Amino acid sequence: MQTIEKLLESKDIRITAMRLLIYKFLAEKEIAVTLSDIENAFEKADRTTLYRTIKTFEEKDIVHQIDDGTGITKYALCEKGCNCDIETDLHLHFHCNNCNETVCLTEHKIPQIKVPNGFISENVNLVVKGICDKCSR
Amino acid sequence: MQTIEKLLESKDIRITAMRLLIYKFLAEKEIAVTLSDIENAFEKADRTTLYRTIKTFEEKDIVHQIDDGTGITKYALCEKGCNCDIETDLHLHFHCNNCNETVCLTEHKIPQIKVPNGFISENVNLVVKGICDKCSR
DNA sequence: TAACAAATGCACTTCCATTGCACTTACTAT
DNA sequence: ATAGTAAGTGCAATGGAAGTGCATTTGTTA
Ligand SMILES: [Mn+2]
Ligand SMILES: [Mn+2]
Ligand SMILES: [Zn+2]
Ligand SMILES: [Zn+2]
Repeated sequence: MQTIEKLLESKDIRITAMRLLIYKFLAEKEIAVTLSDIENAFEKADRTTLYRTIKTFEEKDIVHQIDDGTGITKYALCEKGCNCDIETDLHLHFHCNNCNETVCLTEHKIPQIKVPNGFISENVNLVVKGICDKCSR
Repeated sequence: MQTIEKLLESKDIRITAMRLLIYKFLAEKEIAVTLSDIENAFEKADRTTLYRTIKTFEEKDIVHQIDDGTGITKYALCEKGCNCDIETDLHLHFHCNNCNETVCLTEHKIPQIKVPNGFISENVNLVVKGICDKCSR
């Protein structure tokens, strides 16, 4: 059995053609994708199916959602050993103002953020905007 | 002449009744507000006017926009000496998961964030989510 | 193979953001 | 003060993304 199948099975997700394709699509991309991106890649499939597939992946911690400030939610595969289930997104995200792409900087963890007395920090969203490596050279 | 009038004038914004009212409304609030919040406060005014007023304020760096992850953009007055025009929002924002309110933590500047080689950081959006001081006691 | 549960597709809805255009108000120059 | 012009306001409509109800299809299990 393929590794993707194994992964889905281990998360109690039924293996369907659509899910395998979407998973592969996400795995090939190094950048975070929008629902529209997936839609464009699978024109034969219905938007709802893609939407619900992503939602299923999200619930099962296969992908995590990224709010990069563009107003359109993006998604990216979780890394091995990612614990999105416990705390949301310890790594930071980079959004390129030039090519409009967003990437996970999984190596770059979010530093401890101090909040005033009385405030309790539960999780943190950190998005750096600027020029990505592809656009800067 | 009142201070608000002076401020608007200094920013080359025409003084209108609506703008003064909206400015005062924002000044009274300690929390970031949505367009709907303003709408509810000024039921006689048209939504478009409120929308464009806020946009004008934003362009002239009187308010700054806040994306707290709720999907609804919020706005708050810029502090004196705020340089939103140069870089966006050096301070962090706190969103309460309990009361759903978002506040500017203007005293809490965003720490320097390291990005990988080739990436150029232009600005940073940092939102901390958790329980606010009002809700935690 | 029958029975059941989950996945998919279609249509529709909601919510917020944004725009075009007509009308009104405020400023400026005579 | 008045006319002319530019900016502000209100109404109506649009668009995009997210989400839902329900019928149909597909997959799993007995
Ligand atoms: Mn990520
Ligand atoms: Mn702020
Ligand atoms: Zn780029
Ligand atoms: Zn609170």
